[in-house]
Amino acid sequence: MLFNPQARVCAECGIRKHALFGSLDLSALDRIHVHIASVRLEPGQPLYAAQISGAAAFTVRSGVVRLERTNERGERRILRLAGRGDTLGMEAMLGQSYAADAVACTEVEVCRLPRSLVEDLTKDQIELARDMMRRWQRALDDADEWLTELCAGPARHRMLRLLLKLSEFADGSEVWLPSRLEMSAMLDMTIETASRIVSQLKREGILDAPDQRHAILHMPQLLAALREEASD
Amino acid sequence: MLFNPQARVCAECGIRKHALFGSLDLSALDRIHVHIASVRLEPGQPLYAAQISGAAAFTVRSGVVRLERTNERGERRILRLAGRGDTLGMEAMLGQSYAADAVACTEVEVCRLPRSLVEDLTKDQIELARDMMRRWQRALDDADEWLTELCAGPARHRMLRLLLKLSEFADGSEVWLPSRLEMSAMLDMTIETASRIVSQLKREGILDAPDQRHAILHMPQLLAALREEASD
DNA sequence: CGCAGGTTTGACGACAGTCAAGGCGAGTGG
DNA sequence: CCACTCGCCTTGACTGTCGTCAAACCTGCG
Repeated sequence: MLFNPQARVCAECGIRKHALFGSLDLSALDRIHVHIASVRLEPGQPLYAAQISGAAAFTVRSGVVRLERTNERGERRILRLAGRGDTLGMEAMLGQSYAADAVACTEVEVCRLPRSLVEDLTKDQIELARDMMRRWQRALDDADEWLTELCAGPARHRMLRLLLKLSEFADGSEVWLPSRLEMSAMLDMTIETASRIVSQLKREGILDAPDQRHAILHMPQLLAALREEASD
Repeated sequence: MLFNPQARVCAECGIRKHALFGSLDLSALDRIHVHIASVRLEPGQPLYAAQISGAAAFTVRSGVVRLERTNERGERRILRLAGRGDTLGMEAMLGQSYAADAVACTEVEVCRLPRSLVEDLTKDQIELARDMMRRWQRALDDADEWLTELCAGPARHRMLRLLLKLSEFADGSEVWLPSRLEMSAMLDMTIETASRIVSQLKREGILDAPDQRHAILHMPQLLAALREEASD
């Protein structure tokens, strides 16, 4: 049935139901996936850069990608994180340049979705347009949530919310733990404050760090700590 | 040519080029606008509420609308502002409930775009789908900008950025000045801090307030103040 | 071994939150 | 007309959180 090798890979992809072309049938998939490429990134590698006029969007198959911007004062600010099933750089589909830098936080696998593909498809495949709209709305929801949860309140509270969010991206029992520098950019605090809070949370038994880049979250304690704050 | 009275109003609308159906020709407009209603709101009136399963999106024709959320601790946080030409509540087009509260800040005129309309249209009007995608991307860009500009750095800096943003929404020389409570929700600070900073900026001649709800911004001084901070 | 990069910890100070009092304007009722 | 209240804004004094500066530490690596 499926002649294109990449189409076969995609058909077996664990996240296809959640990915951009999840609404298409297999034969359509076969035609489409001629153009789709799988990309692999090491931690720290850029996926794309702000201002660049890109020709593709990307769907994350595994790992965590951060979206970040540099403001006029040269300070980097992490806007949000994207994980499995999230789509990045959709502005490219509109012929716009990327609005932010996208950088791999962990080992990352993404599917590259060239702009031309969508341009051709939208002519007859209306379901795809709908799918893309759902993705846009999702990204916007994420942005709103990030703003309310990770930008407001005292430093400790923002850190607890971040840990909660990181647990959403976890494969197994260990979550990816950002560097203190990355945390500080996500939560608008200094690396010293981030370090102090993480140390404190370790002492409180909310979190263990087997190594520098991973953590084991003790969810009951974490949730209890968040509830405790809310009651104050 | 145009039989529908609302279509005539729309054809003459100053922002039609920038509005959702700007890409359609006049005869298409005539068919469409049977369903479109103009809505007028007073300051403080809600346009829609979070969690409600809405049946329409809205395009702002005049005035300023704020999007806000209440977190689990009962604190309201303003996510962003929308002005002329911006579109709100597009999640309704996907059959989702509204993700935030939308409340009029000033006198507001919006066009109501029922979900059914878009559902019918997307079948043959591919340009509309494209238009909607552009809008989604724009909303996402706004969210990113809000995050980088209004959530980071010292309180004074955030206030200056807010004033700059408010100037984008101005009709004439006067800008709408939010209440201190609203400012505090936008910038994640207390109303006391907001009040102190605004008073200070008045003393510095960056801003004059003829009345409580309006301000005259002295842009050269404002921009100078922002540059001054960047150099530190 | 020494170096570099990231992390942790401490001391100190400043910015912003908290608590409290007072002012101003609009609307209400005597 | 004045007294009164109410909501919102302003200002002050004090406190605490968090940023700044600095030193020490750990780990991997040449």
